[in-house]
Amino acid sequence: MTTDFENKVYYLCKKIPKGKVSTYGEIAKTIGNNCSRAVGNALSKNPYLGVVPCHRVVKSDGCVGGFASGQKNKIKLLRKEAIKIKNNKIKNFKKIIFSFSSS
DNA sequence: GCTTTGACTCTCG
DNA sequence: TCGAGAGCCAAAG
Repeated sequence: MTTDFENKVYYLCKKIPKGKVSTYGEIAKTIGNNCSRAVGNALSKNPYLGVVPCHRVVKSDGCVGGFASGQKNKIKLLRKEAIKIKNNKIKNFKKIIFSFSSS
């Protein structure tokens, strides 16, 4: 369906620079809604899989969260982005977090 | 058309 | 510090 809400989610995901990550909450807030569920729900069904770097989107706790292609694959991709992950948790999460509000 | 669930987040106990 | 509950939006049943 790609509603306006989802479109914004995908757009913001694509805005995430390499080597950085963002959280569902940040995206939700940037869009205007404080609903991180809809963000994850949109990404779970995102038609731009492979186009939108959804693997750079993680939970607010620093956990990788989930991924349509598999959590393991997501971690692998993040590690390739110079992002260190330990036990499904991002090590330097606070240092590589990307805020859309700063834009 | 209403109810349930989900790749989540925050607050209270 | 850990566990349970409430809240937001959107899609599926």
